[in-house]
Amino acid sequence: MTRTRHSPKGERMREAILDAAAELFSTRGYRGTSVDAIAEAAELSKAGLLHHFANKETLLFAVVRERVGMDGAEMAELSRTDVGFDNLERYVRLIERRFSDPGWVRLYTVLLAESLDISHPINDYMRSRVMRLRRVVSRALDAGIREGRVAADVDKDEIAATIVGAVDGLRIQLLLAPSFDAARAFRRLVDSLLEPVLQPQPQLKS
Amino acid sequence: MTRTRHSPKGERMREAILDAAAELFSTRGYRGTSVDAIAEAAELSKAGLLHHFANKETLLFAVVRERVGMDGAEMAELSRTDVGFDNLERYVRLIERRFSDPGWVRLYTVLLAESLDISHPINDYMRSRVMRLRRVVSRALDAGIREGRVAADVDKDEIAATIVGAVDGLRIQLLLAPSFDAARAFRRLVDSLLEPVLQPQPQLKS
DNA sequence: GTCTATATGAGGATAGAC
DNA sequence: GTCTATCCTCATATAGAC
Repeated sequence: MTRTRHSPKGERMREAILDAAAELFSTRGYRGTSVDAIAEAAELSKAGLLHHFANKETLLFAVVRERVGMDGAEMAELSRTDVGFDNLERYVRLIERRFSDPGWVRLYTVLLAESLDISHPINDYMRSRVMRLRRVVSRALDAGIREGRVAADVDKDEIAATIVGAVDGLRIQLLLAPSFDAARAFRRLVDSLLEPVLQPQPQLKS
Repeated sequence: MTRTRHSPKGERMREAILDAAAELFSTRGYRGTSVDAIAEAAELSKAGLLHHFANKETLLFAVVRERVGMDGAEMAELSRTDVGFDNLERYVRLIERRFSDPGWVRLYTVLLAESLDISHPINDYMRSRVMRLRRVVSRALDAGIREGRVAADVDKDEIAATIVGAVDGLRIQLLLAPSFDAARAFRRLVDSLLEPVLQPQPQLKS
């Protein structure tokens, strides 16, 4: 934490700017939003805004960190290497929870989408994040094999790419027309994909 | 066709511009690409380019029409209303074919992604295209129910959104790390999703 | 059909007062 | 911490010659 101390007033303004930026980014994208527009929404001048965030890109990174929350404790927990097959269920639950927050869905989806352009400031960041998620799923499947719950010849990478991709795809569909239950659709998709590769488990006597 | 006649030379230049624009849009996006950059890639001046396409947006629409080819005969065929359950298979095959063209995948994916921003020129266009695809799948499932091949209580809209979303999601994964067979992954996903809702068919004597 | 030159505007960022 | 004023760069688009 290299940031300097802030007065309560400055801190409040900082939060207001982050809120305004998140809101505008989530509808018009980073590139489609001017610093001026964010300043206006936060009810201060452009120069005033730039007192809190040195430039537009710094503001983007702050939004990613503090509003999208992509490096939070949850992600760290998921990414651990010493996890079992159950970690997949933990991932699915996290996704289900996030599907229920329309504002978050919109912000994340628009930023991810925009970032596919290789000249976008968060292109690298988003790519490595997605790769990390694919590893999370792949690793959980690996654990499943070791635990005897998943068939050993399963194509881990393909299933991981499918599941992680499906999350992004469902988010896009949710954005374009939220006329279905995305959390349920996702749960069904994961269950359907895994059904053929799950090994029957010995039942414990109750 | 309201376009005026073109000389062979002009026609060739027009195509070169479209190629250059498609290539640049597919990596840096529409917004990330300047008219100047396209002109340079097509080896003529900015003003020369604007002789062929009145403005940047016109060029974008031309690329969508003539390079992404989203209103071609294939889409028209798929969108017919008098189709059977087999139309789903036709859709899956079309997707598989397109997954095998990396340039096309990149162009379509970046443009779709970018277009989620409501201020983007093709936002409306892309939204209605995706909705049309969801209807195509949903309608095929409907036909499947009528034909007795699909369980009547299936959630058509949810499955349609899942399948169409999965295509977008897999394309994104393919773009970020093409370390898996997207066509096979998609086929597997569709099969897995449908498996529980397909009705056993009476076998014909051979 | 293609060029050079230029108009016009938007947007990011800085200087310096209060 | 916030403002007004200004600078500067970039990008779209136009004018007019060849």
